[in-house]
Amino acid sequence: MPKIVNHDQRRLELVDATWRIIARHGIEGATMREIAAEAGFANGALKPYFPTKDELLTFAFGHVFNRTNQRIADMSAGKVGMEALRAFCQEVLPLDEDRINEARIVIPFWQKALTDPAKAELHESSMNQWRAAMEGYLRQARDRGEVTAAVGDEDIVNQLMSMLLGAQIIAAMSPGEHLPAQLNAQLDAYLLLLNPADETARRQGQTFYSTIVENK
Amino acid sequence: MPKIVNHDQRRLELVDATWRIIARHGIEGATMREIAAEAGFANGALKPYFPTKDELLTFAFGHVFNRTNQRIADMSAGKVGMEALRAFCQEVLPLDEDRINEARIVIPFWQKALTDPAKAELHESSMNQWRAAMEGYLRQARDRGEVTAAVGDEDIVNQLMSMLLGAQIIAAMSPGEHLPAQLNAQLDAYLLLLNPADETARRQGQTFYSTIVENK
DNA sequence: GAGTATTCTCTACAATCATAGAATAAAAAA
DNA sequence: TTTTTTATTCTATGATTGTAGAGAATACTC
Repeated sequence: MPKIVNHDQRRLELVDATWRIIARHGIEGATMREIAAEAGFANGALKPYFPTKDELLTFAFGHVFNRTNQRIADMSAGKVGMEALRAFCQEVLPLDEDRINEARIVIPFWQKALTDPAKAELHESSMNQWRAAMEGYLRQARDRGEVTAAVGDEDIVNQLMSMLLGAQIIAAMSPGEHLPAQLNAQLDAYLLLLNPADETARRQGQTFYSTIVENK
Repeated sequence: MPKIVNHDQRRLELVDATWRIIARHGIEGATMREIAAEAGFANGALKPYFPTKDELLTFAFGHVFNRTNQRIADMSAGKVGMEALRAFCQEVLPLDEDRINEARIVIPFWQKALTDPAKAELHESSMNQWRAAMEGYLRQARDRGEVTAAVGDEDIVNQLMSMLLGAQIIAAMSPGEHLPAQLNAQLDAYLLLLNPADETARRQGQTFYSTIVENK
């Protein structure tokens, strides 16, 4: 018997190479030849693992989504309420180089999904997953009195969704200008808005933060 | 002398055709042939007006941006403070079919800008324009006591920017599911968060809205 | 109505791409 | 070593693209 290759693992290697190429040269630079070269192979070597380019891309996008979702689930597991909500958002925000690269992948993905129902559905299902998670944490935060804002939970979840997606664009378009610290401050500021009582207390000078804000 | 064509006007016609093609078939379907056909011409007719495809696309994107910015400026002109801020955001949000189509254009634009410095700069300058406008209105709103939240203006502007961009994605990806009414509610809810005193008053049953929110 | 400057059509070309498949290489078993 | 099976390379093909430019069509002037 000859050289044996673990097909599943090889597929992941190819997906990884695809990921790197898109992050580096954009989706337009992600040709089969480039991807093969990045993975260390010649032109036609991809076919046994992905018969068409579309299958490769779909699989690659799906894998990035799964990985992200898994990482998010891990990070917010064991936490509840506001703490879990914050951890969730921090894991989605492009706060380090890896996640800025993910933002550089998801934008081409969105563009493809605009005219590709299969990819649109992948996005839809992932976003619904996020929505459900955030809604759950938000309800916990309400029960614990960590959120008192007189605004519907649905609106809050939608605001968070929009902000998380918008942050991908902002970070991908001008990295270095909108730094992790700024995105984090933005998130903290928003979560602060969800507890007006707490916030009012701060404004009355009862806490450390208020002095920072007021003196700004 | 022969048939005389207004070149500037013709360019705008071609840009409009480009706009329609991208909205309908995505950026991948926007070939020179398709665009020419959409405008009612044959393959080579575009060259006298746009020597290369890149020039056409750059001009088209720039024009959509200018038009949007002009529309925004018109809509918020004559208004101040919170009212101006709300008008501004409502004009950016994809609340009707035209603006949902604009969202279907801006996503391919972002994707292109990821690897095209000229387009990235166009985006940067437009976003800075938006930022400055919102910051001005926000300051007015502070002065008028319409915004009392103990959160830095910069964070608020960033939150709004993220939300406005994120809403483009959400609306473009699943139109019909996230309706104008929902986006409007989302915006109103956010602006409400910026005035905790006002909000607290509502929560104490002093206004009509509170009963809606509380009974939800 | 002839002439002419402009506009547009049409065909052609070179480049690039995904894909196909024959040929080759590699490695384990006999 | 030889055989056999799998993996990979390499070349080819057809389709699509942006771009170029010759020629036809057009509409205005004289």
